[in-house]
Amino acid sequence: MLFPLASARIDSEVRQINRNLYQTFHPLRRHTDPRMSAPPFTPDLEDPAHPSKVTRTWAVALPLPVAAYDFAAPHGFVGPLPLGSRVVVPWQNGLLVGVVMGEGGQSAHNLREVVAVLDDKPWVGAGFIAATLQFAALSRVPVGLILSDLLGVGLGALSHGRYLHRVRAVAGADLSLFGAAFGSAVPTEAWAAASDFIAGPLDAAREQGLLQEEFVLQPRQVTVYRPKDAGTQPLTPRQQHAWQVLQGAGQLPSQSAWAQAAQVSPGVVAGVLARGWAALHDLPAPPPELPTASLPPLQRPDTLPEAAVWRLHGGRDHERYLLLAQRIRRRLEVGRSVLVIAPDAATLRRAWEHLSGVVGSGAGDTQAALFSGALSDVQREETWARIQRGEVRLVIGTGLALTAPLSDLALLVVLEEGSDAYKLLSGSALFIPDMARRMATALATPLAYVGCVPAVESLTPDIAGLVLPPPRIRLHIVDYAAQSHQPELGPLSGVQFRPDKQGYPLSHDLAQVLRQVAERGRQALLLAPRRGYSALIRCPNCEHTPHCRNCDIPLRLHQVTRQLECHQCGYQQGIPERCEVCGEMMWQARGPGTEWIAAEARKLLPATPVYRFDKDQQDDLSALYNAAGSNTSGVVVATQAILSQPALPDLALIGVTLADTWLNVSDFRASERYHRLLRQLTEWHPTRAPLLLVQTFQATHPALESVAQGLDAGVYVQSEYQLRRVLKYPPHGTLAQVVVSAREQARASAAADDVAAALYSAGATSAEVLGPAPSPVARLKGMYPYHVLLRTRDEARLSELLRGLNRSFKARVRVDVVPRGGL
DNA sequence: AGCACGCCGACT
DNA sequence: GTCGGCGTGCTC
Repeated sequence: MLFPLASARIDSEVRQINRNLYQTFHPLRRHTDPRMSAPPFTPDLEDPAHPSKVTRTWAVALPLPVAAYDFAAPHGFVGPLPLGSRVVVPWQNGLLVGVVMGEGGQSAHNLREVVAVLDDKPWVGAGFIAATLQFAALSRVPVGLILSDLLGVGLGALSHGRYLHRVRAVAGADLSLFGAAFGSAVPTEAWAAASDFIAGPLDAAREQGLLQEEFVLQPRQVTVYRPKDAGTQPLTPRQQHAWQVLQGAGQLPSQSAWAQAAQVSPGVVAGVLARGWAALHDLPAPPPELPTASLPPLQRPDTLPEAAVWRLHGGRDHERYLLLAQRIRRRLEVGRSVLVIAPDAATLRRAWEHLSGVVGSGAGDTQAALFSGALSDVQREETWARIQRGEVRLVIGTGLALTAPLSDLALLVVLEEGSDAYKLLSGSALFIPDMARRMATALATPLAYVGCVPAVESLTPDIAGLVLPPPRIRLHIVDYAAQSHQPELGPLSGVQFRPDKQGYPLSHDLAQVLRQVAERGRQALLLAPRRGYSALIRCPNCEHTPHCRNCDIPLRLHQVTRQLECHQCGYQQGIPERCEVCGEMMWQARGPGTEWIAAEARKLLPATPVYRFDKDQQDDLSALYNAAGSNTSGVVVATQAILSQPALPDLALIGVTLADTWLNVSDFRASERYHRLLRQLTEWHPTRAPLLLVQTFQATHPALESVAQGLDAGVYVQSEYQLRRVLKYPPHGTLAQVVVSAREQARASAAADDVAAALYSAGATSAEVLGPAPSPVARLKGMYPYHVLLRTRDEARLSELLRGLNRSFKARVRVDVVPRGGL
């Protein structure tokens, strides 16, 4: 869909002015010639039918790390502001696709005109636009960066031939004046493909208003080979056979497929074509296959809270989804839309299984759509088009789905709202639930948090809450701190390692249970803290662990190189001869990765297959998955990555080899994260309650105790909520991390002081500004980062203080207003 | 992000 | 004398 600019009519007098201007200023020098900084021609014309249209300006976000830029509405554009629609705009001698984010400002800037409007309905939801503008204003993250991080489809509309872009000269305009610049191909008054012309002069003509352009969406096509009844030359016997195969199939997608079907060489097929007995045909491509919805969930009464923001946690996931499905159904039944956001592929898959059938039973015209980056481009585009046309009213997806142009949104569901997977690692450093919250507020749409464990931030009194009773739990704790020494050598011969207190990584209890699991033909999961072989070393005498000299993190042991290495900055050193604190001459190895634990498990159970599953090595687990009920034993040694896989069917044991890894992190969310992990382990298997065996030096940690005592998932989180009140951590305050970095340390340090001073002069108190301090990673990619932490009572106050940073510093200043990790 | 301009080392 | 390193700045 497009709005042709055919109404652009420029009378001969104006064209004459332009001709004069062309002769004065060479069009190709436009961007570099300072004389061209003044507008060469401003079409100050009134279209008699639609007065004042040319003065309208639109703010357009582009998929670049820049703010939204203002553009003039297309010449002769009729109608209201196309908020959320994609537009084609001129950008640096070329064209870009952007999204209309709102009215433009009062800029006196020499605005270019929007070239074309691609959509007659929004491509991006209004709530997302509002949330983006709000977040960008607070965080100073460029709007375009947010857009390119979250809009997963449609901004590449100018590539891949999706649109036919045609141009022609405005009636009466003679573009041959550009002759030299255009070369031999000069646009005339006849439509022609834009690709026929050189981009630079084309943009100059565009800027002068002498070009009409249109973008026509091309139907997707596939080419197939079809037989012809007669050719130009007779066929050989083999060719005859190939032709008959094609005749029988009707059509085939490629020569190779055809050759394969006929069991002849490709040359035979080519011969049939050469003799004119078959030809290529372009056909409209069938719509891509999209994920099919599951069966409708059971119908139950809707017992969930009716509130602006509510939460549902605990229990097992099918219980939560069953309750949630009732609410979603009620909203869809009255013709409204629902958006469900998941943090990762595993949660998304479960949500789709349990919720996508909600619309299957009732009105046939409404369908659920799954949306994530895992879809192909074609699938994503098809899904988006369906949402845009209103054929889809339930969208279940990752954070990318926040941009979906659902109209009349009645409910926004954020699944597992505390998941770290929601924190984007890309430039915008967004936290998806934060955007969802802003969207829901902007649209006045109810917001729901649903998951295994509530985030501490979800426990504020204004959020109506429901926590289901926990599933049955069988828990056994191995308390390393209380155990006596156990003579067992670590695997690192050559360096002196004192054996760990109780057998490590497999304690006696764990070893015993593992043997039982193997004997009974069941399956076990051993959770390792890290992948590979990476271990920490620790002085058995004083507990000292060598740390990186640049960073505030422990060095990791590398088996192959026999070196200690910093996993943040790459610093390496040999294993020290003695403890630098107490002089002890032996080390213990702790916190090994999957590699070591797998080796130990094989030693223990030589007859049982041991698999590894982590980012480095993902063994094929299908033997275990296909083995339900067949006594196929196996041990999987894995990192947390395993939780994104379906549970092992005959799972009898989950061993957490060293729980402390999740606690020894300098992050105020560490224990919340640890608690969440324990709860996720207890509900990994959808129906069974495998024994959860936790090895730890902190056997009385309250998170672990709350699980052991069978308390529901909300209890421990509630205690964290109270603890955070003291330190004014979220949700009792708002945090923001300002990262100041520069190439030279002195400059970074000075700029960080400067930033802190700017915050103080913006009114900050010493209780609100923490730092500046060198980042835990002393040097990162040749830059020295410094951190200034802001802790304010609320977001309005944060915004007020951050305004003090609206000037330039002699270093890069980045603000993360939803910091996660590393605090 | 690109892509330009701009100011200091090794080459036809 | 030029080619070229990537540092800083702009894009409506």
